[in-house]
Order: sequence, then C-alpha cells, then structure tokens
Amino acid sequence: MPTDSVETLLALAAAHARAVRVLEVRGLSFAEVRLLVPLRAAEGGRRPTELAHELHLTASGVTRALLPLERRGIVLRQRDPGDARASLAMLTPAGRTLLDEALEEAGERASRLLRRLNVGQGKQLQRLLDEVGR
Amino acid sequence: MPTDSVETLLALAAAHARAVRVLEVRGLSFAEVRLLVPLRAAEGGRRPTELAHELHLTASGVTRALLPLERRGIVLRQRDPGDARASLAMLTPAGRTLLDEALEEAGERASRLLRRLNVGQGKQLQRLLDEVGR
DNA sequence: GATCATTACTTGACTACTCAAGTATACTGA
DNA sequence: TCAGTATACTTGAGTAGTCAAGTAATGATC
Repeated sequence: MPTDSVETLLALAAAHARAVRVLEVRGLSFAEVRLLVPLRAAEGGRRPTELAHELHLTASGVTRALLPLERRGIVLRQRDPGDARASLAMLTPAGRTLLDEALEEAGERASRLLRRLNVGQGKQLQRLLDEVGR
Repeated sequence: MPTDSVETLLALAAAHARAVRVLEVRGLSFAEVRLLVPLRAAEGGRRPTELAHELHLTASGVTRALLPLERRGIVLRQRDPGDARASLAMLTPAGRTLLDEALEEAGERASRLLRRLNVGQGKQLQRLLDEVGR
C-alpha cells in the first residue's frame, strides 16, 4: 500500500485537479494566472528563467506559456538592456486590468473550493504547502 | 492582489509541480501512479468512469491514460459482463509488481519532499487536502 | 584577448491532458 | 414496446507542458 507520504501527495494531486478546473477565469487558465501573478508585482518585468524557477516549470514551458499571452496583448517582452541573452516579461496595462478582474472572480471561486476550511485552517494549509513548494 | 484563498491555491499548485517531478518512478509518471493505486485495492477491477470521477479527470483522459498502460502489460481491460457499455480495468500480476516497487521508491522520495514537515503536520496536511479534493 | 564553461533562452518531437461530438448500450415511463 | 433520455465510453482537434538539442551572449582564466 502507498506510504503516508505518498497518500499525502495523492491528496495533493486530487486537490490540484479540482483547483485547475475551478480557477479558469476570464479566458485565463489557472496556469496562466500562476504565471501572471508574479509579473503583477514586478514593475520592471521579470525574467522568464526566474519565473521558471519560482513556478517549478522549465524555461521551455515558460517560453511556450508566454507566447499566447503576448499574442493576446496581455504580456509584453523587452530585451534586457544589461544582458542581451535575457528578456523581461511584464504585464501590459490591458493585461493588468484583465488579471485584476480575473483575480477577483478567482477569489470567489477559490473561497468556494475552500469553503470546508475555516480561516485558521486555510492559513495553516497555506503554511504547510509553502513548506513543500519551497 | 490575490486573495488569501487564491494564494493558498497558488501554493498548492507550486507544491503539486514539485510533486509531479519528484514522483516519477520506474517509468511511471505520477499521473499513472495516481491511476493505478485505486486499481490495486479493487479485486474485480474498476470502471474508467468511476476512476475519472475519483481522480477529477474526464472519461476521455482515463481512456487515454489506460492505453499505454495496457500496451505495456500493466493494466488489463475486460468487458463488464453486466453492462456492455462499460469495462473493468485491473492490474496484471506484472503491473502489480511494478506498482509495488514504484510505490516503495515513491515513498522514499515523497518523504524527502515532505521532510520539512513532522509527522503531525503531514497528517494535518493530508486531512486539509482531503477536505479540498473531496 | 582567445578559449572554455555557463547562462538564457528557443525549437522539435513527444506525453498528458481537455472539450465537443460521436457511437453503442441501458433504463424509463406512457 | 418503443421513444426518449441518460450512461459509458471513444475519437479528433487543440492546449499545456516535458526533455534533448541548438543558438547566442556572458564570465572567468590563463
């Protein structure tokens, strides 16, 4: 039988599967929201490589995720003036507006998904997950 | 900014991303292990539709996941004698052996991933995740 | 200041899904 | 009993990633 640790990760996968379904909002997938949130806070943009590291994706995955977001005018990429290998991805003004709307609706849906947990349990869950997700 | 609930789900996604990388074992992806575990306990096999429900996948996803497992001789499908629409998926003996080996190694890796949590915290995490993943 | 290793991506080929639509079987109620 | 509806898949087309290999720029060393 699976060990307790494996059981925990299976439970994690089940919860994640539900979250992915529930958090698709305003034409943005959960994965896209996940990518955009770090851009929201960064005035000067973020490097794809940094994002990959932070989100536990590959650089290649980030490249591919950014492409449709650029095409849709949500993200803008500029060359990094200090390093010609690198680029900086940032939200366009329209992207920020869209993300803010998406986050608002996502908040409601997320609360509904977590409705069985009280505030303390929610915080506790987040703390424990942060220990796992780095 | 994202609400607390959204933050919690973002943390969940990060933890999941790590788990997926860490739990690939013996040529089985984490998703495959997830599919096989419920078969392990079911003597007479399980219906794909049930599995889909339980794992928060679509029926189509289960169909597609079972195919390579059948080809590799890990899973066997039989027609359900009581319902000609349905089928029953079960582990082959070789599949069971492989899964057991995989689970053993997965256990070690999962423990390493959860090493920052003590036993009580691990149990607590699982309880909280079960509330979310149904 | 040429060489070698490293970093920051990008691309091709593949896996793991999704949704929408299709097929076949089963169930239900006039 | 059969018309309509629901269930259990399957399939085609598309999205979201992976890994391995490639390119281009940087940094470090002699």
